[in-house]
Amino acid sequence: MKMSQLLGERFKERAFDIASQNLMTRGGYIKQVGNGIYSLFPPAKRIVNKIEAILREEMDALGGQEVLFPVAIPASLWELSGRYTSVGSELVRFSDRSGSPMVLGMTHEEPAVHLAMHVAGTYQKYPFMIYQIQTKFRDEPRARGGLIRVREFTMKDGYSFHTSQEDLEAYYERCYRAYERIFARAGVPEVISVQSDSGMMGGKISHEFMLLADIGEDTLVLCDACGYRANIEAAECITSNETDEVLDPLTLVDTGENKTIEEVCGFLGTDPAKSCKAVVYQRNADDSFVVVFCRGDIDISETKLRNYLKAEIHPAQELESCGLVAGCCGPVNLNAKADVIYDQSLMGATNLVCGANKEGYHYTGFTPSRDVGGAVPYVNVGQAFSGGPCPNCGEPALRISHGIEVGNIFQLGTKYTESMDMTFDDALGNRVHPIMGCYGIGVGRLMASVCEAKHDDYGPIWPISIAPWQVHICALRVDDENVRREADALYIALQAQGIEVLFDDRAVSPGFMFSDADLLGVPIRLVVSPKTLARGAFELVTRDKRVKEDVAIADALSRVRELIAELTAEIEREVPESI
RNA sequence: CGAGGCGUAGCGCAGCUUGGUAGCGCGUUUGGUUCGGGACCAAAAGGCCGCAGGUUCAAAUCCUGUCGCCUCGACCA
Repeated sequence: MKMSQLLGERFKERAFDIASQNLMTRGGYIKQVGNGIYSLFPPAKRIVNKIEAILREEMDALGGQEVLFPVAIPASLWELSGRYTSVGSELVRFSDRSGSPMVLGMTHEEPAVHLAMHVAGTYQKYPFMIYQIQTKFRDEPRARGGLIRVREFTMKDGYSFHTSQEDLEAYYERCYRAYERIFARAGVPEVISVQSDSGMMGGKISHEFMLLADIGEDTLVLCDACGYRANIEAAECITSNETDEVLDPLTLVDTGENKTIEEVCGFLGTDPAKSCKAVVYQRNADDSFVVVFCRGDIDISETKLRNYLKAEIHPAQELESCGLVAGCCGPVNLNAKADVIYDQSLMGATNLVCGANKEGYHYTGFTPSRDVGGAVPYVNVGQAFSGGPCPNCGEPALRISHGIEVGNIFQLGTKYTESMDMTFDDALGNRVHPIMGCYGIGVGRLMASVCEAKHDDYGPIWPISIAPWQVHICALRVDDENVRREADALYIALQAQGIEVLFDDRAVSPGFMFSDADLLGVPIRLVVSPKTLARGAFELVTRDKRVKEDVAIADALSRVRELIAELTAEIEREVPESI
């Protein structure tokens, strides 16, 4: 490819805070078409192609069979699984010309089951995995960060079908390893897996693959003591309370204008951990209220609460209509039209401060086991916290971090095969539902994540395995006859070796040319100029600045091949064996 | 969905308060001089001032509506 022909412009102006969005916009990789909707310029499309090639190789190595599901899907298919109504407005619903309801595919469990259900009626076909690389549309409430979070995106999604849970688990392990291989091959071996909440995908065991990054939208808890890693949505919140010897009597105190836990505890000189706070939610479906009581220093995990209630919820907009007193909600003398939930963080706690359900008043000396009528049904809806105990090893060593979710794997179970009634005959002639797993990777998000992880102030530093080109020739002074001749010859010779070359043949100043080269992030750069030719050489530099040397013109081809092999081997060394 | 902000040349922006010839920088085109980290000179092209109404002799500017985009929050497979 010659730069003089390459479509796309590079800009100097810095436009965005997120590195990948900034560099990929400035570098002429992506162009926004609408909110969360992007077109890709050739450099980005080339990277995507290489990522997809890795995905295909790894999926095929798992015995996967590539298929293609539709983007526009009759709603009836989603009605079968029950998700037509259970999924919110992220699912785009529309009607075709005849008025039939349709959806845009946001994930493809339904078409996968639909495809397989009548061609896998015998156990002898199992296990099998089908996958596709295709467009998804999710009408996110808020797209952001360039390709990090978009509404339309390309995803590799695979679906495996098994005759037993054991078989699924064995295959899941192989997929897990394949995912580690994929991220390592894409140049980001630092991607880690974390235990995750299955959300509305259904199923039990699931992992998310995360690139740790401050801009990541997922919050993770990591244990430095035992290596436990989980999405905070899935991490159990461990708390313990020391029971005081002497139980104070429940005492009404005037707390004036103090409302928040900080204010009330500050006013009374109490540790927030010795208080009981109320968090109020409403169910989306009917606006009915749910009051959660928890220890004052603990946050509520909306995800856990949602899972417990099996209902979509949102923070309460107002409290009056259910009879709660804002700022003074408490479990004692509570007279409200709301469901009440006690978080585990209150178990065993004594002598707490809590709201008195009376404007301007709180209680001290609240002890749940004594003051709440009947046995308190504790549930675990608290959020793990920095420095808190690890759910795995118990060490108080939890660390909070952020990550970009670049992939996930789920053990789905029979949620979809049951609801859509997919069955097979087992060896005994029994008709049973196959057990499913599903496996996703966002292609564009992975590209942006690599950029996020591998860049400097001047542009991306693409790993050679996914770089848009392997070699970038910068011909300074193409008006110079010798430069022109040698650069042309080099371009042709490299291509003849099957090497992917970008040739900057433009008559622009050196600074301009190098800046563009930095933004394109090609791993190996060859500079051809009157100066290098006077030395009978080209200058060879790597984008990561580790190599900067002269190569004799005659040696250029072999040296470039050698360097490509070295850079490739470096990546391969990080790739674990498949299982 | 809640709060705030912005739509003016390909990109980045000024002008709007106080209505009166549409501007600046970058980029583009042409010619010339330059040439190892975003060069310089000269000339030129390029805009229904998001869209629709309204007020006015006159609207980029004031009013109403609408659409789009951005940021924060809510939400998230």
